[in-house]
Amino acid sequence: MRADIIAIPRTALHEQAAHRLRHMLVENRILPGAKLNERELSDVLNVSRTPLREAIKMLAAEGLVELLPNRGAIAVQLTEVDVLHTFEVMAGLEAQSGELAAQRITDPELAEIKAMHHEMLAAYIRRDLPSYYRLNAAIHLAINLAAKNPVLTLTYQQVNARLQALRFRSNQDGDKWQAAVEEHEQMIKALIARDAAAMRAVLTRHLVNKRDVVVGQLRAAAPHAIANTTPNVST
Amino acid sequence: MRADIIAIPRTALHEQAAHRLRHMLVENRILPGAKLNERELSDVLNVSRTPLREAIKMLAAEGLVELLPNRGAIAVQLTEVDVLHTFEVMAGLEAQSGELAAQRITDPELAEIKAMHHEMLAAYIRRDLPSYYRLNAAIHLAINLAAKNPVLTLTYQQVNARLQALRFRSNQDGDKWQAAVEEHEQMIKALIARDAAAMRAVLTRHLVNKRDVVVGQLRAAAPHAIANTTPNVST
DNA sequence: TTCCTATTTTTTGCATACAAAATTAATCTG
DNA sequence: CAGATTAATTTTGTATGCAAAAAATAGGAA
Repeated sequence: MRADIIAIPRTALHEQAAHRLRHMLVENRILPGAKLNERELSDVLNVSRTPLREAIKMLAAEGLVELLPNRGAIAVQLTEVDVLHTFEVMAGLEAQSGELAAQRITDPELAEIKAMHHEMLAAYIRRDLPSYYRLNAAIHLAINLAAKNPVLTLTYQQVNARLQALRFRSNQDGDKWQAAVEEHEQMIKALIARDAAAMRAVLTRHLVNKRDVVVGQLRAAAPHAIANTTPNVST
Repeated sequence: MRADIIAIPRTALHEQAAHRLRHMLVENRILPGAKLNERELSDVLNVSRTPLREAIKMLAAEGLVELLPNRGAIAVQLTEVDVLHTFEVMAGLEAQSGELAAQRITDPELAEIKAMHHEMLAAYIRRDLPSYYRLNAAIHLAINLAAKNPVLTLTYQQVNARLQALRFRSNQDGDKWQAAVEEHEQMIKALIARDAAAMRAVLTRHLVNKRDVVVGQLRAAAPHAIANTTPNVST
């Protein structure tokens, strides 16, 4: 007999499918607007259509896919207006995270954020964009976690997930990038000072700039595709 | 031949099921912690288990039910700590709604909110709690809508839905109730003045008080049942 | 050709069937 | 009788089958 602590209850197929699908969407392995063919996906994920459909319904509730009646699901394709609205909400959530983090962060948590900040600076100097993005996201998540509110974390992650898909890996504008790094410096200072108001202020500013960068890149990528929210009405 | 504008494409069964289930949960027709028996529910809702399960998965993603591996789903039962965390997030969302509403509200929108406010005052004077609750919720939603951000509205509604189930219909404390009404008065004034900072301030205060009322009633209802987040471990 | 219509094919949505797990009932043992 | 063990029952999780809707294709008229 061996340790019968927990018998590795292999996760349910719908959970697996949801997890992998989420990853595919966030990592752009499924492009925005692309149709989610059930037979095809159930083939790729090695599950039958039943748990796959359950997974798709979950992702729809999370806002990662859109359900079209009798026509299945497509990966969400945010319009510029959608992106602006989403960033506005993210700004509010980040500002609150920062505010609460300033009040609740522990010294070890702060130390870890400082360490990640320096790693991020290194990536910035090397113009190592993937590392920069990764560390940047990790720092923002760490601040959110320091707020010690699981509901805030969940809400943050759900809203953020919708933006992940349009994170461009392309080269960022020099000035804007430098501004972002400077804002991060200010965040660290505000955290050290436990200055909640300063955290709210800098994160609000930071998100506005982030929004401008993303919208700018969106416009550069698809200059004339502005409004495609209107559902197509057949005769 | 008749008008073939749109042939009333009767909503899909999983949509219907989700809608009705959501209603049952929010209106406490299914009590917190209660098990969702699939066969039973599919009988009540007149759908087979397949669309019902899809609906349950959606509600799980919305945070209204909790999925227990191999044991189905239960209606979420928020602990006191959960409630505190949820109210903290709601406070942030309401504050942002108010802030944006002050900047974006139109005169007709404001007029409608004033009208509802007076209706609410009437309900308050009559101690008509159901009407008061209904109008109160309508006013908060109207403020949110005046912010003109669909993502904020969706996020707000999803987080709020989890709190709906524990809205007590019982008599509210007199002083706290009066304070809430006074805060509503201040909200109206701030909206008229288009004072975003004042809106943020009053809504933040308002949500703290609302939280205290709800937590107070929670404690009165279940004085000793504080922590029930720990899953029951059988021998 | 281009546009429209009819037919085929594919795909979605739902119900059912079956296996595995959990729950309940029954039986046995001390 | 209590407690544990085993058997029966229920319930969940998944796969499959079938009908309806949508998409694709083919055919025909202008």
